[in-house]
Amino acid sequence: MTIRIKVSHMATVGIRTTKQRTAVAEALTELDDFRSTQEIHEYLRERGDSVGLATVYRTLQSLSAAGDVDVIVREDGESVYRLCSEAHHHHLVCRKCGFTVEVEGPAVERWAESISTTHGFTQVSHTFEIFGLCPNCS
Amino acid sequence: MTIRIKVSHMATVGIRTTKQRTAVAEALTELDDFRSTQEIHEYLRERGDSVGLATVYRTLQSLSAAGDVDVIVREDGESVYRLCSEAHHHHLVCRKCGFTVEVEGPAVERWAESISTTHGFTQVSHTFEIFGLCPNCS
DNA sequence: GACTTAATGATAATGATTGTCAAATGCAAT
DNA sequence: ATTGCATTTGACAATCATTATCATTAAGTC
Repeated sequence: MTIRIKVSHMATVGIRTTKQRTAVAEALTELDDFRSTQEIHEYLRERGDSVGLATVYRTLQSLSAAGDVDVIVREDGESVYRLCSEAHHHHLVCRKCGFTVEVEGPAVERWAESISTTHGFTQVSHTFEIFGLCPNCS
Repeated sequence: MTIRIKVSHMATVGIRTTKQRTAVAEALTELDDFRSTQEIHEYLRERGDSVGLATVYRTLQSLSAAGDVDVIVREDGESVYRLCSEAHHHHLVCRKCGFTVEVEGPAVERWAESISTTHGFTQVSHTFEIFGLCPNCS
């Protein structure tokens, strides 16, 4: 028997719904590809729902902590965010335009899991992303 | 028939051997785990072979471009370097102390390759790293 | 040794991210 | 609705890694 706790809902305790957070969430639904915090901030500004940069940072962080958005650390060290579907998965991301293909690899998950436990590691997380140039940008 | 070109040797054309580059290379052989540029710079300073920070950055970059060192972009966006063995592989890295286990996953490589070509991506590179706490740091 | 050119290093500049804190606001209870 | 209060916001400063600049130094070649 397994007990499951929805962490994203736990995190919601004491968390308020503000127009800024709503705006960030909306931006994420409207933007399809992975975007940086600054891009999302700029997008909101152009859209008329200007939100402070620090707030966008904070909101994206809490959303990712809650598991509601995916984060990828690009090769240059910058973090980019995207709304995620429920399942765990990885990405094929265009270095130039950000176009993203979602990919799944259950075998990779299992492999990462077994490797970690074999070596006695705890609190593990793994990253597996493929970067390249999409057909349009090639 | 396949033609192989050692890129690392091509890159060596017009490249000079300086005491700074030698020092960085030595530091890498002495340090076993993944280290940041700043850590390597500090290590050299304490060791007596002080090398300018900018030079350490440049040297690590060119070494990684030549494929002589491995780079991992940590979850916080900072790049860490380590001398690499010849084969392509991935890592299980301790978030706290940097202890690293080298792992190989030919299946993962092939999978990344096929996914990329299926979607028409070019100039692909992939990252697959596992972060966690090693037995000692747990 | 002289020359040419790449490399170095001190420092400034950049750029993303985080910290600060007074002012604004969501929300629950009245 | 209004009050009370803790959370959130936002403008700005601060931090931190990385990159650019550029005058000076030093490899490697003749």
